Amino acid sequence: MPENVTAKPRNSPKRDHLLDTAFRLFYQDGYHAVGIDTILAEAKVAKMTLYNHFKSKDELIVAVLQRHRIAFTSKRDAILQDSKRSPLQKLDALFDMFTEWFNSEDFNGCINIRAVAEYPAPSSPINQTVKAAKQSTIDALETLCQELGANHPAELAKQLFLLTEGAIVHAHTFNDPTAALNAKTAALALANASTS
Amino acid sequence: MPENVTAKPRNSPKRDHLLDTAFRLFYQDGYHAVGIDTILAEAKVAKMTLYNHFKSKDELIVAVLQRHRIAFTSKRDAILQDSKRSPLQKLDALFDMFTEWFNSEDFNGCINIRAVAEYPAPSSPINQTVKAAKQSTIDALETLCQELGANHPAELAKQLFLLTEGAIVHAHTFNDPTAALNAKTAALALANASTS
DNA sequence: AAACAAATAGACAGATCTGTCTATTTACCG
DNA sequence: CGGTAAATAGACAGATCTGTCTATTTGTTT
Repeated sequence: MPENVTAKPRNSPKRDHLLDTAFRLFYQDGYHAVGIDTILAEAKVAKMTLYNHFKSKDELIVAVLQRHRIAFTSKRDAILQDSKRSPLQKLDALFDMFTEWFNSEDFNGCINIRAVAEYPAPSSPINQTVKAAKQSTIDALETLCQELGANHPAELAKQLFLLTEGAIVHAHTFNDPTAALNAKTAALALANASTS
Repeated sequence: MPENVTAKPRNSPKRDHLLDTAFRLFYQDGYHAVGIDTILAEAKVAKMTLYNHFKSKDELIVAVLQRHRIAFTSKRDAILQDSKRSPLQKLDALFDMFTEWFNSEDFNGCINIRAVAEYPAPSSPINQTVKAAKQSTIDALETLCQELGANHPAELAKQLFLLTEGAIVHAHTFNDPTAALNAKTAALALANASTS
């Protein structure tokens, strides 16, 4: 018996290219604002190719978010799991990463936050994908707060998360990259108060 | 010469009802996701009535946001301009207001943040309306921080704003009203550290 | 070369979108 | 009552949306 006869390849150049293009357009203009046809025209790919790889637009969006999560987690963990850095240095470097991001030319807020804004129904697979990604960041922050020796690591982690989420939203709204610096200052103060 | 022959009434029951209905639907499902026809059907109003009061859907959205800003500002200032409260009590009450909001049945995030998510272009009137509303909150926070006697009121105000924005986004993403409490704890710690 | 899978162009359906227009009815007001 | 403005229903245009289908071409592998 032949294996995987009907299975669609999880890795394929066309699929990757579609995800790249879809990410760029969704991130630039939003999910509802960008139609399938626009993505296909920009990627120079036939419609049936897209629908062979993804069952629907919603599934494409989920795949875009999952792909972005992998890339972001990788950058984040390169900082948080760097044994050459002290916990405090990790915290510092983390917010520097945000500064760099906010200053990047195509920064346009958080693709996950914006996905929740457009798909607020908790039952939506898109919404659920976002929640999983965000929870992963909260968990990583809690680990860091434990390394910091915080009195209440989970509570401090959540506070730090509120600061990062707020910084992203503020930087996006006002095109103000310095929000990362403000958040860092606040984060260090909270961390300091929490390890006394 | 008769006055205001062609001018449209700024206050009218139909207009108000349209704004109420539009707000509810936009807030529930998002701006692109809700069509004009849906609003009209829900409000039981004819299409030409809407287009007599608003030139376009975008203008309707702007009017919805402006209307919401008035209501929110009113609630906010009832706390911040209450002479019976100390500055610290005002800060406390402010975050309690968020707790109450997050716990309300139809809480679905911030209509302004979600507007930026869907209309990220800075040139968009919708985007500009959001920025004006958010700036108003930052200014109000700065006044409060001055009352608190903060060493750097503007900086503390921005940090508090990051906390509130983050709390709103977090509460929305995870349907977790306790984000307001976490934000309050952090805010009090920052305010305390900033007034030493 | 033969066989098979992947990708293509393009038509198509059916729904939905914003915005316009007309003709009629309602409601208020002097 | 008469006049005027507001609101109505509903058709309509023109564009756009997601998703399906077919017939053809491309590309790779044996």
